[in-house]
Amino acid sequence: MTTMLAHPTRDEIRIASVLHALADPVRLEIVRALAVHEEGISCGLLPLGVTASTLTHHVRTLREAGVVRVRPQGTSRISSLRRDDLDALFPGLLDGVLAARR
Amino acid sequence: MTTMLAHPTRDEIRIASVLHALADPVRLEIVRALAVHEEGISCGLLPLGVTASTLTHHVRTLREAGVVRVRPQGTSRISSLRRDDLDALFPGLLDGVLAARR
DNA sequence: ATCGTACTACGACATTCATCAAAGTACGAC
DNA sequence: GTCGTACTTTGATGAATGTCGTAGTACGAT
Repeated sequence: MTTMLAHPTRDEIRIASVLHALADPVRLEIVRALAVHEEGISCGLLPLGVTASTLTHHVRTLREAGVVRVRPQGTSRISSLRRDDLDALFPGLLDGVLAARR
Repeated sequence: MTTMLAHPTRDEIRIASVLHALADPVRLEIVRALAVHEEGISCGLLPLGVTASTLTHHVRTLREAGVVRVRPQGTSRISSLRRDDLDALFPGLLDGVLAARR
């Protein structure tokens, strides 16, 4: 757990990376959950049906793309949506994705 | 060239498929070009730097995801953005993607 | 210090996928 | 019909990726 937790700055976020990060069912589910919990949550609590190591991979993908921000808290990692950055860069994108009924 | 050119109906379009279709640099470029040409264009004319068979693959991916509509015209295929359907299903998504500066 | 919990790192594996080349099909022009 | 153009199909290939298990690290509680 020694890792740095690097996050891209706002101007480093690329639309292609964001779209790729969102284009996975598990990650989409994570994003949907984070959209409901503004304050952020530990993704390990979500009923996603994948192992812990797979979840780590997905959260890292979202973090490195600039979709979520992750902060350590005790033995947990609290993830939250970078809504402000995403809305500023790609206005409407996140709302459009979240509006999807399926 | 006997192919059916099947398109998903609006209610068959899935957000995961759309995001996957958009999450490729070449396909993003196609979508950007189509956004400028409301009437539709032959994608073969775009300077995309890929072979014809690769282009066929990308246009099919976009078509099957419901992002573009393709109609035969002579020996060409005219592609156009399904903006109405996408805006209805995922309001803001397309505009957000197109607003991206990089 | 020991234990349990939460997460990460490293491999391994199977699948998906972007890409191309070669051969084939459809259409228009001549 | 013949030719050329535009696109598709098939097969191959290498890279990326989602998944897991195992082992390891960090932190809190006892």
